[in-house]
Amino acid sequence: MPTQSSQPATIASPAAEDVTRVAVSTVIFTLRRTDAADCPALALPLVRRTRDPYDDRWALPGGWLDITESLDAAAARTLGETTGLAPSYLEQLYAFGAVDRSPTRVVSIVYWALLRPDDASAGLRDQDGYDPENVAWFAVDDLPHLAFDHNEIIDYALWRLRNKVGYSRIAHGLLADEFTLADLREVYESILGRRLDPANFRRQVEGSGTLLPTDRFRTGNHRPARLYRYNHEVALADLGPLARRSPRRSPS
Amino acid sequence: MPTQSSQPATIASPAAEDVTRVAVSTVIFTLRRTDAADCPALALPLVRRTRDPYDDRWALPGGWLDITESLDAAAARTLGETTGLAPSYLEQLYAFGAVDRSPTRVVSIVYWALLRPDDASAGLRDQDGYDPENVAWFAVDDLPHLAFDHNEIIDYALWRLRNKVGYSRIAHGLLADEFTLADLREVYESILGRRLDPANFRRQVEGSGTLLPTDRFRTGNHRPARLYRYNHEVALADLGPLARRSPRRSPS
DNA sequence: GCAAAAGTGTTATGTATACACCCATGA
DNA sequence: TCATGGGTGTATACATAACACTTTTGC
Repeated sequence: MPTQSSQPATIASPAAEDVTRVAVSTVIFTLRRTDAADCPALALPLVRRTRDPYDDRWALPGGWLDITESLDAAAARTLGETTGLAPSYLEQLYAFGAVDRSPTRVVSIVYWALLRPDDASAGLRDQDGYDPENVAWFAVDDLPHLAFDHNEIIDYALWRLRNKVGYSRIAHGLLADEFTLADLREVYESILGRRLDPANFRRQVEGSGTLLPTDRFRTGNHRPARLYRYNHEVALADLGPLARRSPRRSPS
Repeated sequence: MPTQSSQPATIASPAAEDVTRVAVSTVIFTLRRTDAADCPALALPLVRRTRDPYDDRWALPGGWLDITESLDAAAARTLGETTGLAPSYLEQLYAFGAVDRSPTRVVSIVYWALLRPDDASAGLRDQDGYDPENVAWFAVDDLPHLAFDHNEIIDYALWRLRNKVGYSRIAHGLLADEFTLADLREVYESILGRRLDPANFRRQVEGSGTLLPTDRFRTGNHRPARLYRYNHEVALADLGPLARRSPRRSPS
């Protein structure tokens, strides 16, 4: 299920019709402020297809698995090639392999990723080698009808994100290096879709030991708020025994 | 990473060396009573390989993905062909795709499964089409050095099982149709590796609404214990949006 | 001063845990 | 009758939630 918009067919992709090919796609979440809205909303980048099947339809960024690269590497590479983005968090989501999900037989290893807001704009501007015309951001609650089974894949990724934010610390993957507790709370509120008590939220997150207070404050309209950074001593998310094999670090 | 012990090469498996092939394997857990041990222990069936690579080494049951079947179907099929077993619970675990995990490039979609004790013995006896000589059960804490990266895969499956038993009701997948609360508690104790308070366990599980009391009792050495059955109205595990597409039922 | 967000304190409620205790059966 | 596991009751600790309250800034 390749979605390399307009770039030439670089990677060796067996064209045979009687073989199962392996593709890698990624659902990339970030938070975007919509104008005149109180709360930022989850958004993701999609790539417009420029060939059949599903020509001209929006799809998840992705591409074929190269025979010389691991699945993780393929996810990061295809993501960069199609959108120019480098996520702060990347984790395998699920392998989709229904027979009829594509005209030819394709098994897609799908990843899901988190992006810091500053990385989101940077990626789409600075990089080259991809086609910015055919990359666009969509709010997750206002998606078009996508190619393949990508709508269902995004539904599943959203479910995983909302689940994981409850027992893990991945919300930091959506924030810049320094942030206030209100910033962090806003991330949780956007993902979970409900308001959280500022007082209780503070105690919970302070007691977890995942935050390091700085000496800096963000000044604004009201009382200055202390800036925190993430404590990298504690893992962003417990991936189990897999994490020990390929430790993943945020690029900062 | 096929492990079809001695059966002929039935499935079309592209022999080309410059192509990525897709295999499906399954980690099947069940509980087995070891003699003179107070608590049953987790065990899983392995298949002895009868060809290179890793000839004569034990490996997870599995086989090549057929081009006409879904991943789920391939997991169930290869499982039956190699071991004659039909699990009560089957869920995708992870896709393993390191470049060097096999001499040729193989991406393995790994499933994990639970088996009722009565199914465990039945499977290995009654079915045919597989080679019982090359299938054996091993305790999870006493595994040999396996083929490929299968030791790491089992570690990860164990981690997932122990995690999931905490927030899901999958323990029923390891029990017969009717069971006492002590049976169920024993399952939890075996998986988690620690004793649980019988009184608190009873209240917790009774309050969850997942059990239906029957009129029958198991009589034994002491006071008879009420038999329960699982309430199929509530899902065995919340698989998210994926469950709605392919509902999985226990064979009973 | 006033509004609004930062930050602290207090209390109610629910859940997990520990453990005392009674019940019912086989031997 | 006694040992043992089945089953009930209850006190304690801990996490969560609700909310009153003080602090600090911009306007």
